[in-house]
Amino acid sequence: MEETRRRPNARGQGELLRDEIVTAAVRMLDELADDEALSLRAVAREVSIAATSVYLHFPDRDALVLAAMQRCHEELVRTGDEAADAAADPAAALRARILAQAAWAQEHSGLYKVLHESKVHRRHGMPFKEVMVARTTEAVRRCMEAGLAPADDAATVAIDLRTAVNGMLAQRINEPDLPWPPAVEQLDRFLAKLVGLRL
Amino acid sequence: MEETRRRPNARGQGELLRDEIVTAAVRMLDELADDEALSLRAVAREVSIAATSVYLHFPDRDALVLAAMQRCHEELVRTGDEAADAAADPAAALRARILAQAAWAQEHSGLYKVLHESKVHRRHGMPFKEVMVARTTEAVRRCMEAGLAPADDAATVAIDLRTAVNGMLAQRINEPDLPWPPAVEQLDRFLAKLVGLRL
DNA sequence: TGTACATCAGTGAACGCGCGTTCACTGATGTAC
DNA sequence: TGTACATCAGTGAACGCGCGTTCACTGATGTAC
Repeated sequence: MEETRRRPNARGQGELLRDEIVTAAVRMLDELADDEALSLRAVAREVSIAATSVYLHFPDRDALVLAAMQRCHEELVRTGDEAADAAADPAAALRARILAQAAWAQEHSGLYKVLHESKVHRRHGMPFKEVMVARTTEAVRRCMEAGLAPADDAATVAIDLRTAVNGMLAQRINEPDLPWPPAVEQLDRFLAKLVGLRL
Repeated sequence: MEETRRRPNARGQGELLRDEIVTAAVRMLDELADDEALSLRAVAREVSIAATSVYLHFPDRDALVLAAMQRCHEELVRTGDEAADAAADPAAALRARILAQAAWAQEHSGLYKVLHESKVHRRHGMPFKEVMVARTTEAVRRCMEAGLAPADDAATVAIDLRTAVNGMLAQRINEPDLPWPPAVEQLDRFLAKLVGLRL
């Protein structure tokens, strides 16, 4: 442990540290898989700054956690969007979106857990999460409009689909030792049975 | 706060305290909705004993948490069994079992969360949980055998159903402020679409 | 060109807290002789 | 019947730890005159 004093960022570049802090928090949350377990002091150690320096950018621990979650969420949405954009038709786009999100969740299981299960929700809302719901609903609606899925209430179908998909991801993350069936096949069954996609 | 010394249980009745401790732990876990947040000292305070007295019955904090989870799980299974036993046919039994478990989860949301999402899993297995899986699979199989659901692999169908149901309960518990559709209707859609029950 | 000063980025010591666990102990009750 | 002793149920003080947050501070860099 080198106890050297950090060389301050150049004037006007103070925000660089904010980014480093959020990046470290995201990495640690992925490992911890629990927002309550993330300590401000541990993040500061990771970035090699004094614990008090975190307060230069965040009013308290919760604000730091929220900033980390928000960054994750944006990445998760972007991952889904990119996959959907590359697909040929609405059904392929919906499937690609779901598969991409599932892959992200399995890759960053700790973050997925924090994003969906953490109790920061109880203290502050996480309004940015509604984007995900809207995207899925829109994707389902497009399938119906293109005649690729039986006409139905898109919002309800989307909720059922998201519910099942979340359940699947959560179970696999929370009880990784159980003998789960192949993920893609299970997702395809949900798409077929819940949305009515012909795969 | 009366600081009176507890009158010891009669000789041979030391196990009574164990029961009190587990009961308090269960109650507190339901409120906390997080096993990591349960402190041995807080449980001791709740029971009005010295923190050290917990060690008369449990080797460490984790053992206490596990004992609490086990008791919950038994209650959850029993709730499902009783509901299923009162039903007229296998389809009604499966539906009654699912509805009863969902009701229990909504009534004891903190415990449900701990049971499914806690990280005690990571440290110790919770073998007693396999009972739930077996019960659901058996219930699905009976529906198929009675011709009340299309013949299929009962284990796979049961996993899909449990996945969706868990997802539904988890979402509602974790994000109670979102506008969820009526629970029973959503469960019935899962039973109809995933199992093939005619309701 | 020199210098006083404001500003910015970051530090270090200290606070009070609750935690899990350990240790040696207490005090009532039953039992062997 | 009396008494020494073992056993059982539970206690209290102490340990070292990491935590979030507060406070007054440092030291380099740019800027006004």
